[in-house]
Amino acid sequence: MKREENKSRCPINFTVEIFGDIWSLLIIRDMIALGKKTYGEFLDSAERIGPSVLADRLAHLERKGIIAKRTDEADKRKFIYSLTEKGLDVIPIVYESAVFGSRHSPDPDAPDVWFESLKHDKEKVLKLWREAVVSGSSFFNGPDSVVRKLNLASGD
Amino acid sequence: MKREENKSRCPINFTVEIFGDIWSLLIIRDMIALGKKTYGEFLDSAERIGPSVLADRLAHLERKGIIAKRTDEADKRKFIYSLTEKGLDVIPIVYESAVFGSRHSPDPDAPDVWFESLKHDKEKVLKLWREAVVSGSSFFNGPDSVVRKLNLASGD
DNA sequence: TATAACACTTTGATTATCGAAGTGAAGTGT
DNA sequence: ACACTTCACTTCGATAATCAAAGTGTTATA
Repeated sequence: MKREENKSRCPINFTVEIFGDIWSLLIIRDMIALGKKTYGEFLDSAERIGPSVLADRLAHLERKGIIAKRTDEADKRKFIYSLTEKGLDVIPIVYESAVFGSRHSPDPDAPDVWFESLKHDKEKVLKLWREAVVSGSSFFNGPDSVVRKLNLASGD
Repeated sequence: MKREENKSRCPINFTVEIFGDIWSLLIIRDMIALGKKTYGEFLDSAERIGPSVLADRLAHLERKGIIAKRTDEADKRKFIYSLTEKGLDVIPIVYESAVFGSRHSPDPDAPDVWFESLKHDKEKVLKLWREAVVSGSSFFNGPDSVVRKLNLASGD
């Protein structure tokens, strides 16, 4: 696991000590953009996270109060991971990271509707995104997806 | 140095592959919040980055086009690091990281004026912040600091 | 009741991080 | 002009994180 030592009490350092690694933000992305909830779903991420690192990061995010873990009552082998209130406040960081990547990546790959959403008001999109996640949807998927609320396209 | 392999073309992954470590964002923070410009100034950060890691991260950020390096003509031993246009676009990510840390750190330590600035309109603060950095100032310091423009306090 | 699915652990090799000490070029004081 | 300091790094060796592959135990499914 990573060193997490409270090197300073700077607010930015506080955030970096939680999310300053390759994987933590990508897991949150899969939750809030795609609606992923289980270990197996996170495992087949686009970036191919390994099982030990995934287990480590999920435990890390849980200990930091970003996500919560509960057993899936319909299938006791599974656990459902969800964002806490604190975790919901990570959405703006992910959003701005996506904006930066969309602007500066030489060949960004994302659904068209994501780029469409960039034309809408930022605060409005962020509000819809949070509401989507709170109600069990995500940016792209689910009945309350951002994509649906912006009337951009399908969203399953 | 870190592995940088283009694991996917996701815009968020693009950003994470640049800033997904403990130190890169803290260096940018020191530039845009405090106006630091040289290796020696970065070395005495609050979080005590080591010399080899600092050298590695500066080279990394330069290669990624986030910062530019030029020799200090007034003192040829020194180099001046500054943000590129691309680097300026990192400001919103740092801002949102600071917002998250300010809200969720149990005991955040920052100048009062930072917390004051949170009461102002986000887009306005971001605009002032970028202008401050472009003109050689930073959030807290310099004649064009955000602190000055918001009439919050001194700012040297 | 056998088999498969799921959520991890374990392992051992590779790679990154760390602090301490060292290097060479450029500036400063006398 | 010569010693001394400052500056921006490098080098080094120890510690810690990362990785892919294989294994474990529990719960579902045929």
